[in-house]
Amino acid sequence: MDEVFRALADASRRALLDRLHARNGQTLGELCDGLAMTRQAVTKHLGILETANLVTTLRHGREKLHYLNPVPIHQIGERWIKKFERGKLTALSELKRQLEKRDE
Amino acid sequence: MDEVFRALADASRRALLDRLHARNGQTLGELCDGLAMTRQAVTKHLGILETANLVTTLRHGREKLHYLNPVPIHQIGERWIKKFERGKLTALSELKRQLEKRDE
DNA sequence: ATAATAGGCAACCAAATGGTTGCATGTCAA
DNA sequence: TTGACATGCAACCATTTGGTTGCCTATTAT
Repeated sequence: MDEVFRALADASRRALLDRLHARNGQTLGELCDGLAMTRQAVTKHLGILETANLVTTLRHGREKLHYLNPVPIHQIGERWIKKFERGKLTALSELKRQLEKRDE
Repeated sequence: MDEVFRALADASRRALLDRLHARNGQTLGELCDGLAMTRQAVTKHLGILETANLVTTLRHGREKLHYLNPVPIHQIGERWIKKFERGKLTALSELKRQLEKRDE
């Protein structure tokens, strides 16, 4: 879980996930196109996404195909974000009331 | 949005959010209790959470009260995670089919 | 066979990160 | 008013991070 959060912390990596979301199964070369980064930098980012299990790869001849794995993202939503949903409505409006309570 | 992802990347900071979720409105001192970290380290983490708008603070005399703001977390769920929900089911099972398609 | 293509590996670098220590300031209580 | 308590500020440090360059390997096409 920590590795997923870590992997998502970088905007370039989130952009790579976006690209794969738009078109799944792209090669390294395709994923590099138009990015202001060397191929090796992209390789590293994809490696981080891979160890976080957000991307799965498959060698196909000399090409490496990259596939988005949405499961960890979904899990963050289920196991983590939903925890904080409750109390969302009461949050900031309730804040002042709690403060005033403290003054008594 | 980037600042939120960045802030959530660190486990200590997520733990601080958990603590505030369990009991809102804690002071810096309270949030330090039991952590294997100096007060100053915690201060920095809270600062990062604050600039990401995940925590709101209020001075109350010599104390600084910390309140969880769940809104950015909710937004990540809405604006980001939901994008990747679609295609979740077709993901890995679909993967091989796409591959075989490529071979033709 | 050989050249072009797709990707891998490793060393290196600057900047950001997570943490520390030491000292200063503001506020409350005796 | 003086000491204790809660927090702030700044310098410093080691490690991680995001990126580079240079070279090597494997596969495909001519």
